Amino acid sequence: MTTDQTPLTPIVPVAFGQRRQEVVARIKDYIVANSLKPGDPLPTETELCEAIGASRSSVREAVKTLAALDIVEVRHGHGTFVGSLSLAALVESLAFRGLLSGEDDHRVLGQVVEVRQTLEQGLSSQIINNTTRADHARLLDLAQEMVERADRGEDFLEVDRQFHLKLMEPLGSDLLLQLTEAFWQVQAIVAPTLRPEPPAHILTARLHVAIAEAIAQGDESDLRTAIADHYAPVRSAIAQAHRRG
Amino acid sequence: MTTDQTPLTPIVPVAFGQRRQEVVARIKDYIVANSLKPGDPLPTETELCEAIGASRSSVREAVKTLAALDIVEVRHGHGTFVGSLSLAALVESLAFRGLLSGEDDHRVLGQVVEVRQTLEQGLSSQIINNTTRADHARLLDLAQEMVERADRGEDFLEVDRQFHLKLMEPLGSDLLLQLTEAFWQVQAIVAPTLRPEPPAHILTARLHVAIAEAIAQGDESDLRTAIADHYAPVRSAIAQAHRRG
DNA sequence: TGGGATTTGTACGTATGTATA
DNA sequence: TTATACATACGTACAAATCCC
Repeated sequence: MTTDQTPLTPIVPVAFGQRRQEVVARIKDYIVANSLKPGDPLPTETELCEAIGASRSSVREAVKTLAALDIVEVRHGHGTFVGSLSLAALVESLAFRGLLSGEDDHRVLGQVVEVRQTLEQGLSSQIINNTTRADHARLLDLAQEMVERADRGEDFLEVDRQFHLKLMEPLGSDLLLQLTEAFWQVQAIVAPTLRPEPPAHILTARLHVAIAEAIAQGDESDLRTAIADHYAPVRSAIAQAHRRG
Repeated sequence: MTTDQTPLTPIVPVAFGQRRQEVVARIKDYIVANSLKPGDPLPTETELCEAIGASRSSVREAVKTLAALDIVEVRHGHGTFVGSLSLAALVESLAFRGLLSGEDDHRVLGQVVEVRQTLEQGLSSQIINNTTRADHARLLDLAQEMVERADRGEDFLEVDRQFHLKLMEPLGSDLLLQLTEAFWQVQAIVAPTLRPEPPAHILTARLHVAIAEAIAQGDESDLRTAIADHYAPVRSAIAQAHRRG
């Protein structure tokens, strides 16, 4: 027998001006009811129209809404699939706010930095208790690569990203990993409006080494301090920009 | 003279299969370039079509994408406006994930609780240092109202929400407030799948009083403990459900 | 290699519900 | 109440991408 499948629910009688929202709900229900996982195929647009009882325009607009939340993913000429359920929407949302606040006002950026620091400091003891020697070595490697690249005048964005993800990885929380990724991306998008000078880059790179060493030595107090120091350059750049503006 | 206004950029020559994304970018650019604020009106759909040079379908789908991120807000029969830039998308995204993970697996819920606790504990000292006597009184009032309602067998969801928002309010960070609101909502949506017993509710309510008292007395250590205790009932309910599943 | 079938992307026309003056 | 402006919804036609035989 084929796998039992919960069908899509037709709309039938719904007030005007709510078709799209209803279609959104139907598609979400369909995914939940059938316990679909990221990558699983959804019915084609035509099938969705027939099953739900809405026009293709309504279905397409609903699908676009879900796509913005990464609940579904649409591939041109191929089909519609369950999305990867990332926090891409959070990145979009916060990054736009950061850019909208403008050149002079870096409030959003400052608040993002504050949250990042709070999370990393707050999880210090758990990071120390859940990292292995291999983790320590990897973190030190990444930190040293950042220093080398900074000294050569190269950027080390991607290495920095990997470092902060690696920091959270041992905690085994998808949510923490994705929040880290999201906030990191927001900062990466918005921070360039600060136009920080290279010396700050070099200092920031070196301060990652202190973080890695504190973890390796299992010193929680040192780790919290190192994390705070590491965010200091960005903080001061924000404060400086605020004085200029 | 009227206010100078940066116009919408036409698309002109763009690869097929990217119209909608281009329109999304144009609208975002338009908002940023004109420094529009939440509630400010955007051009009508017709005007957007003409100015950008895309069909109504493309424009509508693009607007729906932006609406999902709360970057724009559409009012039927009235017009399109800049959205309130909330984290509604984060709530949608996480809540869906929580519901999708199913009755048996409350991983997402557990991770949300972990993040909430980490943030509140990590901000303990700042909460203590930034609250006034009026804040202390208000927090105690809310906590006591929760106890009363719990004793009467009523739910105290809304009071709980206000309590946790009030906790973050003195820190003056929009982002922290909205993250608090978002995570709270996710928990409020997903937690009912746990079907916790009333005794846990009463205990949870009482533990809010301990939080409020610790803040009033300025004891950071007590506050961190009280926060951890306050999340203990949910944690154990999650663990219990995990054993059952 | 190619070509046809499937599926999504774009465009346009029309009718209708909704909000405001 | 009427008039106007606006978003909502449906249907059709065709373009473009992907897949498979």
